[in-house]
This record gives sequence, C-alpha cells and structure tokens, in this order.
Amino acid sequence: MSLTHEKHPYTVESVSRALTLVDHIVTAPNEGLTLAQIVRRTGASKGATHAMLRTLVDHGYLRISEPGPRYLPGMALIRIGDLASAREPLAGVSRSILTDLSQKSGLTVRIAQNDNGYPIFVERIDGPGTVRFYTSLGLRELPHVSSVGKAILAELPDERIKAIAENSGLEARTSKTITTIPRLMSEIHKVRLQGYAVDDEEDAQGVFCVGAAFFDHSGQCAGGISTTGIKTDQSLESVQRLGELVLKHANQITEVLGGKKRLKSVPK
Amino acid sequence: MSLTHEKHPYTVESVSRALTLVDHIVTAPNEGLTLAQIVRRTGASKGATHAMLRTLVDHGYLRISEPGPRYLPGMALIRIGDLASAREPLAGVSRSILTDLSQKSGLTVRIAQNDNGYPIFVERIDGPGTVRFYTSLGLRELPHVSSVGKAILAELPDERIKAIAENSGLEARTSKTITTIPRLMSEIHKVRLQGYAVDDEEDAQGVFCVGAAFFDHSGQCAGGISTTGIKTDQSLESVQRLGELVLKHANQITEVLGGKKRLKSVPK
DNA sequence: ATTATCCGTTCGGTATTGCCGAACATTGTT
DNA sequence: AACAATGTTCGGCAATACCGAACGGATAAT
Repeated sequence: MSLTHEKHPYTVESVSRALTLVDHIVTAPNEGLTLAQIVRRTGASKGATHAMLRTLVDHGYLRISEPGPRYLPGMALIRIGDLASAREPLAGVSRSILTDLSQKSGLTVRIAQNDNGYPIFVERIDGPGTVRFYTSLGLRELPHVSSVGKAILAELPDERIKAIAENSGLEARTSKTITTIPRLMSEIHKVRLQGYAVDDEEDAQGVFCVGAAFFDHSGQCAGGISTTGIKTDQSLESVQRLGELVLKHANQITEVLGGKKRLKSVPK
Repeated sequence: MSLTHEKHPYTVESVSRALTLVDHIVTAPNEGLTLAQIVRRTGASKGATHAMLRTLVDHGYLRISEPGPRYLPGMALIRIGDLASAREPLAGVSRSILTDLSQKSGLTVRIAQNDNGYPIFVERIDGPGTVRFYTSLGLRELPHVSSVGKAILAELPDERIKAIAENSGLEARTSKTITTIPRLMSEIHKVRLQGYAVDDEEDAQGVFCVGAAFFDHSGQCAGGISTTGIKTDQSLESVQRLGELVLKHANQITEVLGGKKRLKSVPK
C-alpha cells in the first residue's frame, strides 16, 4: 500500500518521513488522525512528529479539524495534484476527447498511461448516472482486471504478456476474473481481433467496461481509455457499437499525440 | 505565488525546503527544470538539492525526464491530490450534481468552498465544448472577479464585504472588473435580489459565468457553484433561465449538506 | 582535435538541526 | 474532583543534512 522505499544512499531522511506521513493521512479514515494515532503508527516521538505536522500544516499539505485536533488532507494537495494533472501530457491533452466520449456514451470514462504494460490511471470523468465508481489515480494497477489493462497488454509481444502475468500474479477480484495464463492469452487474442477490450465483471461485480489503446508518435502504445458502467443485459451489437465508439475516441487521442493508428496485425 | 511561510518556531526546515521545491517544479514551465536551474532559484547547494530531489523522486513526487535530466511533477502528486479531493466533503458529495449541471447547461462547472468570504475552488467539470478554461484548484481566490465569489459575498453582512474588499484590493482583471466599493455593493444588492450572481467578462475577456451559493446544516454559506462559458449575445431571459438552473443545483447541494435553502431576506 | 564550460554526481568534514524524552498544559472521562 | 489520555513546549545531545570541492561526462567553442 505504501510507496516504494528505495534504499538509495544519499537521501534526506526527514523529508522521506514527512512524505510517508502525508501518505498515512491521505489514506486514513475520513475523520482524520490524531497526533497520538500517528505516533503509534510511525513509532516516532511525539515532539518530532508534532514539528513535522506543523510544517506540513503551514504549507497547506494538511489541515487541522477541530475539535480533538485531527489531521486531514489540506487544500495544497488538491492544488498540487491539479497542477500536476494539468502538466501530465495525456490528462491535459485528451480531456476534451474524454468529455466527449462521456457525453456520447453516458458513462464514466477513464484514461490510463502505459507503464511498461501496466496501466496507471491519470484522469477520470464521471457520467451523468448517479452510481459512482472509485478508481485511484496515479497508481500502478494490475493489468488483467481492467479493459484498459487488457487493451494495453494486447499491444505487447506474447512473451512479455506472460512475463507480466507471472510477475503480477493474476489476482482474483471476482469469480469472473481471468486467473490463468491460457485464458488470458485467448482473451488477448480476442482483443487483437476486435480492436477493443471488454471487462465483464472481472474487476468488480456488476461493473462492465470497454477499453481501447492509443499510440504515440513512435508507434508505441501510450495508454488506453475506457468506459465504465453498471452491467445491464445488453445485446452483442450494442457492446460492439460501444467498442467502436471507444476505439474511435482512442484513435482521436492517437492523432493528437501525433501517432499512427493501431496496427491491424498482431505484434510479434 | 509561493505559499505562506509562517515563521513558527518549531518546524522542520528541510521538509519546508522540500515542499517549496515541489511548488517550484509544479509551477515551472512544461519541459521541467534542471538541477542547475533549481539551484539558481533556491540558492541551496548542488549536493543538498540533489539529495532532496532524489528523495522526492523515490516517493514519486517528482519524475526525471531524459535526456538532460529535468525534473517534472510525478504520479504520486496526482494520486495524493485525487485522494485529497475525494476526502474533501464538498468535492466528493456534490460531484454528481455538478455533472448533471454540466450536462444540462453544456457548460464548464466549478465548485468553491467559502473560506471566510473568499472562494477556494475544489472541483471542476468541463463542458462538452472545445474551449478550455483553466482554474487553479485549492487556491484562495479574490472574491470580486468571479460569480461564485460574488454569490458568497452576498451572504455576508455589508460591513464584512467592505472589509474584504479593502483587504483584497479589488484588483482589475479586465476593463469590466468591479474596482470600487460602491459598484461592488450595488452588484451585491442585485445578487441578493436574483439569488444568483453573474460574471460578465469581469475576470477574463469573453468569459461569462453564472453562480449561486449553497448552505450547510448550520445555515452558513458553505460555498458556491458556477457555470463558465464563452460570452455570446444572449437574451436577458436566457441568462435568467441559466441563473435559475444554477440556483436549483446549488439548492440540491444545500439539501445534501443537510442545510436550509437560502434565505430570501437580506442578511443584516 | 583540443580546450573550455557547464552540468550532474559523489563524498568528506562540520555545525546545524532535528530528534528524543521529560515536563508542562489541556482536554475529556470516570 | 481526580485521573487519564492527548497535545504542546523545551533543553541537550547525537545524528544528519548541508556545504564545498573534486570527479566524470557531455556539449560547445576555439
């Protein structure tokens, strides 16, 4: 859950501690954490932790909720995150295309970067429906449980897909999750033929997604987009229509990135 | 531009430096900053800065773009910002209402918290149009240049409005910006009668906004929402229709917050 | 080709500074 | 009212984060 702790030699310990602290706060329950709770979690002294917290509050990274002094995420985190998101090439460039797709499909839309075959979601636009889908942004996700993940995998050579599957482990999320390599490979085959990928309750029960990949100027798969909605009894044709809609918008992103459209042939 | 630097006695200097550094990176030009550039800006030594940067990179707060090692905002900032945003009561609770307003109006929609009469925008949902409006989230804004700002001001006693106006200074953004207290007060009067506020190119040329306030359980003004679009020749009635649409959605948020709808009478 | 700049990285030595622990203050609980 | 738990302040010491210099690599200039 917590971030990677590379043990590089030259590093600033107190800063590292501060960032871990921010992570604790941000993943903590809604009502926030008290100093005592934080001390219990981190093992540091009260005095030091207090100074640390004050520094983070001064910079707006945290805020204090009265009464009972509890620490909560601050406005600066929203500000910094928004600035970072705006600077992210994918999220910035493709927002209007995503908005358009969300409007046309009436569904929640997400976009992920390709991080060596793993998707990192960087933006999400909610559909008009009342159901809310929570995706964590900015986090490396497992590729086999999402339509975007499978769409990205489909652009890799078979060997690499198998290596990733072995490494990440094909963890089961629902009873429909793909948990064996043969099933994954045949699914990937289908994705390559269709040009888009489907996630039929493989990540969460009752959730249905359709995703497609896009490409950058070098022809590499830069990431993918997908629609997310609650599963309904839909005909094969309607799924196909949706798939083609998603693919069309993925191709639009490809164009904006100056890339060539997806190859029809299977990558070797 | 940089955040407030309260000079509290017990604070962790190196963490403070680290956060200032993040701020530098995040507000820097798109291509990022090199170590040398950062050193020039901060005045710290190369060695120390290098260790600092490495720590931030290890935690994903920054990433390095090759070639020419340049430092850019990292994925963790998006992740943290998204988590913080989801935990923000307003942003979390009202997203579906905002999405609905965006769909119905076809415009970009924003929501701000009331921070003692000043608006802090915490969420933004883009309309289907291709024009993009950039608002910084999580930052305390001047209240006299936005529709939300004026909607929030209108809920304060006159004395407080004048105090805020004198304090913040009524800075001019365009030729239409309200820059005198008398004009501001008469505008506020209008807002109170209408129930919604209008920003007619007062913040940026060619941009037209309509905003309304919402209230929490204690009856306090908790913030406001607004639509943003490019200015077109629109009839008085169409503006009024839009105003009522915005007000209706603001009232929905009031309900979700467990508040009472806006008072019809002018606050004393 | 050779030199000169500039930049990033490594590293030793030193003083700053951030940490610990204890004492004090404050809140809420039995 | 006394207690228990939490938040805050502070002195002293050791760790550590900074500085500055030196090295290596890349690019520009002569």
